[in-house]
Parts: sequence; C-alpha cells; structure tokens
Amino acid sequence: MLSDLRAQLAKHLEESLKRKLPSDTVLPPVELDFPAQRLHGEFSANIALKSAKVLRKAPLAIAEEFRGIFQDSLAHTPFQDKIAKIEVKNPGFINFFLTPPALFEILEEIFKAKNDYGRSDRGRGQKVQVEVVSANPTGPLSVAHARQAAVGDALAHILDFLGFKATREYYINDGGNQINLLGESIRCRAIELLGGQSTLPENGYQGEYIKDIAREFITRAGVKTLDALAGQDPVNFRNYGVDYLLSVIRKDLEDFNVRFECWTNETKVATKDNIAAVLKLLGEKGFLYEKDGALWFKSTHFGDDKDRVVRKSDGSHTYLLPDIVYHKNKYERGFTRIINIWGPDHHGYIPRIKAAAQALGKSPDSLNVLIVQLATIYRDGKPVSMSTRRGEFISLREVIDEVGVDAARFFFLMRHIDAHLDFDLELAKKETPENPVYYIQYAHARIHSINKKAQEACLKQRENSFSLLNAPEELDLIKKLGSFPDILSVCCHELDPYALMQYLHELAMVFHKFYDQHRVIGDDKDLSAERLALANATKIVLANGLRLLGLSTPERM
RNA sequence: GUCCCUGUAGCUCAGACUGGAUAGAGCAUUUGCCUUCUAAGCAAAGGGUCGGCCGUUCGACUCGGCCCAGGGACGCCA
Repeated sequence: MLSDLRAQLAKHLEESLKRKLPSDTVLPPVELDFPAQRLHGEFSANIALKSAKVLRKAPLAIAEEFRGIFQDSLAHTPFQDKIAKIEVKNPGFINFFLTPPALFEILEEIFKAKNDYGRSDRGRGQKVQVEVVSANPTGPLSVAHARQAAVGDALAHILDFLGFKATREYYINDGGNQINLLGESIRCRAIELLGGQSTLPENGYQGEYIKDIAREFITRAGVKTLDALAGQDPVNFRNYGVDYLLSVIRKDLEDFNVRFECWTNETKVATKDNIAAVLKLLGEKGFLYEKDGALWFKSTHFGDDKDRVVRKSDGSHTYLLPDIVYHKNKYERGFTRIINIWGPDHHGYIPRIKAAAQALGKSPDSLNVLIVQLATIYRDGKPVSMSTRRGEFISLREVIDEVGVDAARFFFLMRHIDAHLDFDLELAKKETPENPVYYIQYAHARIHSINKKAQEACLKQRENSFSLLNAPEELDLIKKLGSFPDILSVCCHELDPYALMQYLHELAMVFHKFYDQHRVIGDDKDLSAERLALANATKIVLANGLRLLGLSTPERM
C-alpha cells in the first residue's frame, strides 16, 4: 500500500543522505508527506527546508544537492521502477512522482484482498470493550443514545477490522434510585387507571409510555381493583417496568442494526460482596478515608479536582462505588482496553473514573472515555426542545421510523463525535441534492449499474494489467483507493469513525469525476476491461467502508 | 469562581498524529452539461483580516502566552 512505500522510501532516503554527507552533520529525519496537489507529486520531502539552519545554506541549493543524492541512490533498488521523477520546487520542497505501475499495485492488492482490503493485524487480538448507550431502563432511547450507538457500533466494526477483538456492551443500571422512581411512577399511573387518585413522586417519570406500561401491568397481573393493586409488592412495578423497557430498548437497537455482544446488569456485578471487596482493596491501598461520617475516595491522588464520596453518611453508597466495581469487573474479564462512550452530561465524571482505574492498578491510558456530543433535532427548520423528565423528546424509534436506518446512521456519523450535530429530519428524508446522505451510496449503485451493462456486453474486467489507465482522473482514483488503510489507522488513533466517513465522501467524489469524464464501457475492449476493473476496485473499497460504518451498500437507488 | 470544548466563506463544517506550497467541501446564489454505463451526478463563477493581539520559526489555521465571544461540566444525584 501507499503508506508502506512511503515509509520504506523515507528510510532509504535518510540512509542515502547519511552515506553521502560528512558523518558529523546531524540532520532532522526525512519525512515524506502526501501533498495536497497533484502537481506536487505523490510524496513530498521538506528535509531541505529543515536542514537549512544546520547546513547554513539556502534551502533551494540544499534541495538541488539532495535531489542528486536521492536520484543516484535509487539505482539498482526496488524503488527504481517506482519513482518516475524527483523535482525541486520553491521554496525547497523535493517532490517524488510515482510511475503508473507503482500505482497499479494498489489495484492488484485490492483484487487480492477483496472484502478484506484494509484489514490488518494491528490490534494483535487484543480484547477491547466498547461500552455504549447504557441508558437507564427508565424510558425509550433518545436521539442522544442513537448517536452514541451509531458511533460505538462503527468504532467496534473498525477495531475488529484492524485486528482487535471488540465487544459491544450495554451496562444496565437496574439498581439505583432512578429505577425506584420508575416503579413508583408506574404504580401511580396504575392507580389512576383504576379510578384512584394519585400524584407522581417528585422527579417521577411523566412520559405517556408510563401509562402504557401501567395498563399492561394491570392486564398481565390480573389486577382489577384498587385494593388488589395495593396488595402488589412495590418491587413488582419496578421489575415489570425494567423488563418492559429493556425489551423495547433491545428491539430499537436491533432495528437500528446495532447488536450488543454483552448485556451486563448492575445488580449482578455490583453485589454486596463485590462492593465490600472493592472497599477492602481500596482501603488496603490507602485510597479511602472517613470524613464527616462519610467514606471518601482519594481521587485527587490521581489528578481529580476533589475527593469523592463513595459511602454517604447515611450508610448508602454513591453511584461511583458500583461503577468502580463494574470497571474492576471489566479488567478481570481480560479487556486490555476499555472504551466508554458517554453523553456530554457525564463529562465531569471522567477524572474520577480514570482515578478509579488507576487506583485499581491500571494505566490511565487503558481507559478511554469518549464524549459524544448531542444532536440538535430540527423539524421544519426549527430546533425541537427536549426534556427527558417531561417525556418530551425525539426517540430513536421515531428517527428510525421517520427517516430510516441508513439516513439516520449517516447523519449521526457526519461530524466528529465531539462536535455538535444538527439533524434536520426533513432534510434527511429528502431525495434532492441538498441531502448529503446518498452521495456515497450513489457511487456504489452506479458501479453496480456499470457491471450490469458490462455483462450485457460480455465484457470481463482485467485484474492483472492496467497499463492503459493513465488519465489524471484514473490515477487520482487509484491513489485515493490506496489511502484507505491509512484512514482506518486514523480512525483507530482518534477513536472516531468520522475520518472514514469523510474519506468515503472524498472517494465518491473522485469516482463521480472519473465517471463523468470517462466512459467505462466503450469501443476499446482493452481499455474498457481495465476501467471496469478500476470501477470495481472502487466498489470494493466503498463497500468495505460503508459496511464498517453500518451503512448499506445499495445496488440501485 | 475553577476546569473543559468551540470560534475558518451567507449557513453547516473539514483541515489528525507530525507547522509547509494558491486554506478546502457541502448547502444556498448564478451559469453550463442527459440520442451513450443512474442528473441522488459533473463543470464553472462569486464569496475568507482562519475571533483579536503578542511570541517561537526560514515558514503559523496548526505550537506557546494573554485577551474577547459562545457553549458545557463542576452534588454525600444517577
């Protein structure tokens, strides 16, 4: 691939300089960049500019001298047939131009690997946990969760493709106060349904769905009178609500094409015994102390602003404690890397959970917390205001039903995860050029259409020789295809699938340009066979990328 | 008050790790291109003190400092 060649060439050039220059001259390392413009070649070196100070000469003169050294050094090496020319440009760049055969290797590689083009063993089988969504089962999933789900799922796909072993996990907070509030809210609505009087608890859930759950509860439990209802154990309402909402959540995520490998209940992980064990462990390490009747975790020791209470003065624990237990559990299950995908409201929680990881003896780098920013939903050009408590929000289900899975997932991935996102429901549904969703998939569908035509014309693609591809649009397309593996590295490094989305858009753009300028199936059979191969190589890369993002690869639109 | 994020074209945003050549897309506006593989496409035009000032550097949208503006987080809640 292109970046391998770049790395090898850079190393070769550096060694050639060391051989030719006096041994006491120490130069900066030779770096090769991918220039933005075609007329600057495929690789560009700024070594002459960087060396100007050390050598006390004008950059242009140095560049000329180095160009000669580089040129000579290529003789009788594998690079000889790959570098077409080396040029010096103002103010002192040395630009390398590849020969077409060097670029054609990219196509050969794509046809060899097919669906695995871009795959690597970079992760060496390391187990990575991607904990995502983990919404309290107290209501349906919102668009905020939808964005997190889209991001987490795509990221897990990419990590798997790069040789990691990713597990998507949903942590079910079925233990805290919120769950009790849910049960209480259901009970109140049930009383009302049976003709009784009741008021929701403070901070209770006001959404309409609570009434639906209450109605179903009454039917299922065969409760007909207020007296019978009063005889119900309060826990029943809670449990019924959690089960009901979890099944809704599971179904919504499944319909959104996000499948979790693992669902973990807080009540099963953060047991009394496990909590006691964590307290003992932290206590022995000296990270706990008593103050004002409460038990504090010394998170400042690991850079947090202030220490955090883990057990309140009334004896109950704060949410942090089961969370520490849960993270200990994650490490015990063999994950070497943990990625938590949270909403922006949890921003302030990061230092203390990272502190906890360190208190458990883990490196802070083993735990990544990604904050996925909220999406502002627009309808008719106006932002929709949302409030979970009042039950006024756009749910994942509504988004799926209204704009469809593909368009929704595309929109959620359309920006960096840390950037606010405007999601215009009307725009996402439109089948006009204003809608950015279909641009990439359209390129894929177009290629499929070319293949159909090729079949009718009995034209077979040529996968081993591409000597006729020499138009700028063709070579640009090949180069773009060659950088796909690099883009996946970026996503892995940034822990953000966004770069892939951007890449696919650029690839589609280069393809559309090629398509517009050149007819694939024409009178020249040889040329047609090679262009067909180029189109299909593009199709392979588009499909690989779309799959990783969880988007479909339509054959017609 | 402390900390974090953001500030680039009329609007929405790219410009990563590792400073580089004429700062790029999409939408919107104007204008061309379908007897030929999908016009959900392509091409062209206009539109910029990259929030401001100072500094480091051969070179700053990029790095550092100080301001300005907008947003967010800061509980013995979860």
